[in-house]
Amino acid sequence: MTPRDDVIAPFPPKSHDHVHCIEEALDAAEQKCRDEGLRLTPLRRRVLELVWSSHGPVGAYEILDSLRSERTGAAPPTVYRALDFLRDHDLIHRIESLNAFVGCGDPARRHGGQFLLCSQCGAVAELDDPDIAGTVARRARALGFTVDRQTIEVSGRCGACAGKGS
Amino acid sequence: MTPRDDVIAPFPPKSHDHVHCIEEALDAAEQKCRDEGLRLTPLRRRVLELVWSSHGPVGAYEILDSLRSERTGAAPPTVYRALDFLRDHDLIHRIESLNAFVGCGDPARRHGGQFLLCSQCGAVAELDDPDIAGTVARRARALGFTVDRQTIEVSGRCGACAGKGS
DNA sequence: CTTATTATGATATAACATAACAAAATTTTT
DNA sequence: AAAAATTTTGTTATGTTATATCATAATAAG
Repeated sequence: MTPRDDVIAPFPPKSHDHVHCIEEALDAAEQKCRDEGLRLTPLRRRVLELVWSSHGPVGAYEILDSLRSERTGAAPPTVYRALDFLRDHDLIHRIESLNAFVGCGDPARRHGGQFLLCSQCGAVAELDDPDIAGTVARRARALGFTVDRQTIEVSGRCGACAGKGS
Repeated sequence: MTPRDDVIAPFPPKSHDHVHCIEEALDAAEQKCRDEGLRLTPLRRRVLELVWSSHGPVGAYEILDSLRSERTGAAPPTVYRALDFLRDHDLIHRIESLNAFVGCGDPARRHGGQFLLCSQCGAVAELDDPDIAGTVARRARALGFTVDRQTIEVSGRCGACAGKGS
């Protein structure tokens, strides 16, 4: 099956070059910030890099712990402000059901997104499926509701983990 | 338009008999607990009643404040344990994007549910739309993902609030 | 009525997030 | 280039949400 373009970020193959993966994400972020005149400061860049340290959601305080080990004086606002910036510009997403953050697979594309969360390996796949978004929007509209934001998070097992049995 | 049965709880009409509404919810809960041999203790019943005090999501600590004014010694675990029980038996739902709880409109029916959250009046409508759930499930399955739980929360404006302009 | 189970009380602490103000760095204006 | 305005970061304190743990009480089962 050929990848559909509404899969923004698939589950990563079991062995992939994650260093390269991070580099790509940072490059895309720098590109975007250059294009839009945004300031991807060293701190913000580093926080983005830490969010991308895995393909799973990362908690703010995990990031804080990492930061503290490299610079003195990092505090919760240090992290949350950087996360706010990254979120405002669609470089990361917040996973509401986990109180955690995940890198956006395609910062150039404006999207809300749907997330598949593997409860076994912790990886996240990101979709931007017009069928899903459309069905939700249509149903809401039929009830007179005006949609601002859709939060769609599906938890379960990714293909690799489901295959492995329990 | 005649109500569809996948609307589990609509936005409440601007002036409805909320006392009656709470009574109905508590009756349904008692019915269910009787049927299934569950213990709806006075504490749990009271917490459910407090969750139903409005049609909007209620925070755990709001409930705690109310409890403290009526019984001495209420503490966070008092509330969270009751909420856990109510959740385990589908008497309430947790709204992940708000860290808050809302009464379930139909405890007899097993369902995950989708929620429309009005950011203006705070009311919640609950759906159990097979189109939405099906579209999500189908798409996830196509990616080899096994779905356990869908979290679908849509924020925006309900019909009444959208009508009122700003 | 004794034992086992379930529910609640009570204290402490963990995990997640923001408010408010000061200092530093950067950009803009002159 | 200097001054002013803006944005970013540092710093301290606090607010908000949730859980761990162990003791006691209430209820159900044998």
